[in-house]
Amino acid sequence: MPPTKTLAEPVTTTDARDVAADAMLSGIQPAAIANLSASWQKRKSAEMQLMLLEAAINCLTAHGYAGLSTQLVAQTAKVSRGTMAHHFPSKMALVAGVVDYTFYRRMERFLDDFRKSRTLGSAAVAEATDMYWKSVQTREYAAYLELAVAARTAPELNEYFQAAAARYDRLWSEEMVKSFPQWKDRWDELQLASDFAMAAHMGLLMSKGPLGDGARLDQVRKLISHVIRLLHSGAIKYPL
Amino acid sequence: MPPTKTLAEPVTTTDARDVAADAMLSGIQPAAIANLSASWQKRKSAEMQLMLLEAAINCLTAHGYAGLSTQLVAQTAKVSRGTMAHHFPSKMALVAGVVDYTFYRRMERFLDDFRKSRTLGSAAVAEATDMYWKSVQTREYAAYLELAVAARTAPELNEYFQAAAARYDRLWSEEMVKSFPQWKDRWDELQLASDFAMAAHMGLLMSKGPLGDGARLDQVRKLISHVIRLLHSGAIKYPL
DNA sequence: TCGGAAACCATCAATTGTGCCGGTTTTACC
DNA sequence: GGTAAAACCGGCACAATTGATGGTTTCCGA
Repeated sequence: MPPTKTLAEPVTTTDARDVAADAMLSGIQPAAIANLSASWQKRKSAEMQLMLLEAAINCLTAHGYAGLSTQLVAQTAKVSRGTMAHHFPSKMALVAGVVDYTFYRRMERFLDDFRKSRTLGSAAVAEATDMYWKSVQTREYAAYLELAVAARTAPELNEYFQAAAARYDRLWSEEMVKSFPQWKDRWDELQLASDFAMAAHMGLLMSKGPLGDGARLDQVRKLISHVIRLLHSGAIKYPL
Repeated sequence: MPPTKTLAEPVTTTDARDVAADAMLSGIQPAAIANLSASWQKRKSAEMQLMLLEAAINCLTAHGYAGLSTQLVAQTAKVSRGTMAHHFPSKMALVAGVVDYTFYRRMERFLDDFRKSRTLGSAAVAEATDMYWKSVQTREYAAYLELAVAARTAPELNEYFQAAAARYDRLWSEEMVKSFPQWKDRWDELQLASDFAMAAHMGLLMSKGPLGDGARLDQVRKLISHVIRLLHSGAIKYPL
C-alpha cells in the first residue's frame, strides 16, 4: 500500500475511515463500546452503561464536579439508583468510567472531523488548529475540564486520570506524526506545537468569561493559530 | 538615581512601595483589610475574617471546590462553626469573600514582586512573563482556579465572580499601561499580549499533569515567553 | 426445559453538610 | 459603672448523599 497516500485520500467508504479510526482508537476504547456488538444481555448492559456515562457527562457540564451526585446521574438517565449501582458499584467507578469515555470520545470526535476534510500543506495546520478550538468547546471537553481540575485535589481520581492521560497522549502523538508527515523529521517541534496548542486553547476556553467572548477572545485565538503556523513554517526555530 | 540598580537595591522604605501599591489596589481592597487599622473590636473582627479567608484558601487548594465545607474551614482556622457563622452568615458569603480576597492578593503579590525588580526595555517583558508564570504557581492562584472553574457551573457564584474579574481586569490594564510605556501607543497590542499571557499560562498550569513537569513543560513556557517578546518587538504585527 | 445469573427496582442505615438558635464572655459607649 | 452590642461557642433539626440489602423479572446456557 502507498503510505503517503492513505492520508490525503478521502478514503473510499465511511467504513474504511471508521475502521482506520477504530484501529487508532482501539487502544483506549472503553469495554462498553466494544460490547455494543454482543448479544442481548451484554449489549443491553453496554447500552445502559453508555447511557449512564452520557448522563454523567451532562451532569458534569451542567453542575460541575462539585454538583455531581449519583442521584442526579440516575435521575438524568431515568433509571433507578439501584440499577446504576449494578453497573457502577461506587461513585468512583462511575467517575473512572467517565474519564475513559471522555478521553475516547474527545479523540474520536476530533479524528472524525479532522479526517473528513483534509487540506494539504500549511493550510492543514491552520485548519487543524481551528478544529481543535472547536473541539474544545464541546460538552465532552467541558466534562474533561471538570475532571482535570478535580483530579488536582482528589488523589484517587488523580491516579486514574493521569494513567488515562498518558495513554491518550501516546495515541495523540502517533496521530500527529501520521497527520503531519512534513513534520516527521522535526518531531520535537511538532510535539511542542501540539503541547502549545493544547495548553493555550485550554487557557483560552477558561478565559472566555473575563475576555467577554468578543473581539479580545478572537484576537488571542488568532494569535495562537498564528504561532502554530510560525512554528510549522520554521519561522520560530527550535530549540528556542 | 540609577534605574538599573533599583532591582538589586532593597528600596528605601517598604512604606513608599506599599503606598504606591495601595493606591493601585484600593479599588479592589476587601473591607477586612482596610479595617485592620481600626481599634480592638473592628480590628479583631478583621483579623478573624482574614484568618477564615486564609483557611478557606488552604481548604480550596487542598481539597478543591467540591471538598470545600464550612466545617472544614472552621476546623482549619481552629474556631467554632458558630463563630464563623457570625462573620460569614452563609457559605456563599464566605466564598464571595474568598473571591474578592483572592483577586486582591494575587494582584498585590504580583505587583510587589514586579515593582521590586524593574529592568528596562524588552528584558522587562521577559522578566514580567517569568514573574507571571511564578505567580501562577502560588496557593492563591490554585484557589482562584478552583473558583473560576466552579463559577462556570454555579450561577450565583458566577455572577459574583464575573463582577470581581471585571474590576480586576480594569486595574490590570491600568497597571500594564503604566508599566510598559513603550507600548502605550499600541494599546491593542499590549492588551493582546496580556490576554495571551494570562490564557496561555493558565493552560500551561493545567497541563502540568499530562506534560509531566519536565522538558516539555519548559519548552512550552519558553515558547510563550518568546511569543510575547515577538509581540513586543513588533515582529508579530497587529492586527493579525 | 430448568437452574442460575444478570438486569432492574425500592428502601434502609450511616454519615455529612448547612442553617439557625440560645447562651456566655468580652468590649464599647454614655 | 452600667447597659447594649458584638465576639464567640455548642448543639439541634432538616436535607442530601453514599453504600448496601432484599426481592422481582428477564434472559442465557447446559
